[in-house]
Amino acid sequence: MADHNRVVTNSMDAMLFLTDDQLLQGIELMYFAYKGFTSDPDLILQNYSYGRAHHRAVHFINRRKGLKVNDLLDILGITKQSLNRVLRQLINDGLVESRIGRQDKRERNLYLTEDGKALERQLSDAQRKRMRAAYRAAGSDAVQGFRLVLEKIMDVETRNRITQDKE
Amino acid sequence: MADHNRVVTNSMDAMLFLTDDQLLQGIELMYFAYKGFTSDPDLILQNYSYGRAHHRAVHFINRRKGLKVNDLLDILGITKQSLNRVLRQLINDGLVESRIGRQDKRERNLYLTEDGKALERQLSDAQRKRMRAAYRAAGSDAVQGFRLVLEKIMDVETRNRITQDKE
DNA sequence: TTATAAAGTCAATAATGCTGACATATATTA
DNA sequence: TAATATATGTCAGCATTATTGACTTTATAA
Repeated sequence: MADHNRVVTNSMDAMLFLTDDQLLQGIELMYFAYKGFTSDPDLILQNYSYGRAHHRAVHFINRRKGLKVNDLLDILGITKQSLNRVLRQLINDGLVESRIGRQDKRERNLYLTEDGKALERQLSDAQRKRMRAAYRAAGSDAVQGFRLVLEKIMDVETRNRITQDKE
Repeated sequence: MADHNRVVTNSMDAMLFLTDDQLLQGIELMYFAYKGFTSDPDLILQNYSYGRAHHRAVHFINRRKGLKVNDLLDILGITKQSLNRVLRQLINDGLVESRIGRQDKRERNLYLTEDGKALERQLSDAQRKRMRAAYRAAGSDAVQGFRLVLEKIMDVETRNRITQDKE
């Protein structure tokens, strides 16, 4: 790639003349894609009388094993009263285990039980299957663009929290 | 770009070896991006004691002027009882006008009033601003990929309905 | 004329969010 | 040690948005 190509590309990017209509199309795409994105887990959750809130809790407890209740609250951005209802169900149903913190005994570290892991796998298998199919159909360049735009759409604070965790 | 590079790229695409972890990262990106995506309109809607359901109705009535109630139900994928409550409020508040169909008088064609258009503009300005910033930051190639992947994530029926409408 | 279709409505229920008020256990600080 | 702050959990009440089921009104189609 020669330098003059870069210049042209960059100025195109800088301009990125987007009509309101094109932006609205992108907005609708987000709406419809998110709807599809959640539809497979939603069906599975019905069999357990659970909702999306349970899915989120299970997902993040799996992803960040042993995380504290407060960490989960920060991630989800909801009140502890909202989370508690969901978390209590998951604990009572034996899907989540809440262990007293080792250094600070006020804290609770959350883990999935075997049953919890099984549900998580069932949910994420369905969601991954859709994502994998979409990625394959779109190609790896598209996937890179997809991820980049999504990162830019997020709140900056969210992005910082997420990317910082990767380190 | 030489030809042998293309071949390598394409075979990479065909394989697209994605670990479960990479897919889960994409899933989280969708979750956090959608959260940011809805956050600006949500704030505005609070001032009107409206929710996301009102936003969606206003959005699609604006985008497909004169659409029938049944069309809107199909797009939103909710029951008429759910839509009716929201629609009734919007009509009573003078944001939406419901005109009797010209050929078929059972049908109602929906339009935004001036007040409705004003709210729509306020909401979509906020949302477009975020999208525009994200697009600019990511660049036009990324935007193309973003749109392509989102299309593939949608349900096929949804995608067909949306793309068919573009013709 | 009868059946179907589009729209609207009422009632009951559920999931998920909110605020406010409090309780308990533990840690930290004065 | 005593007072304060923190982490978690809980109760009660409320709002939004979704559901199902039953029913009505109006208009079109068979």
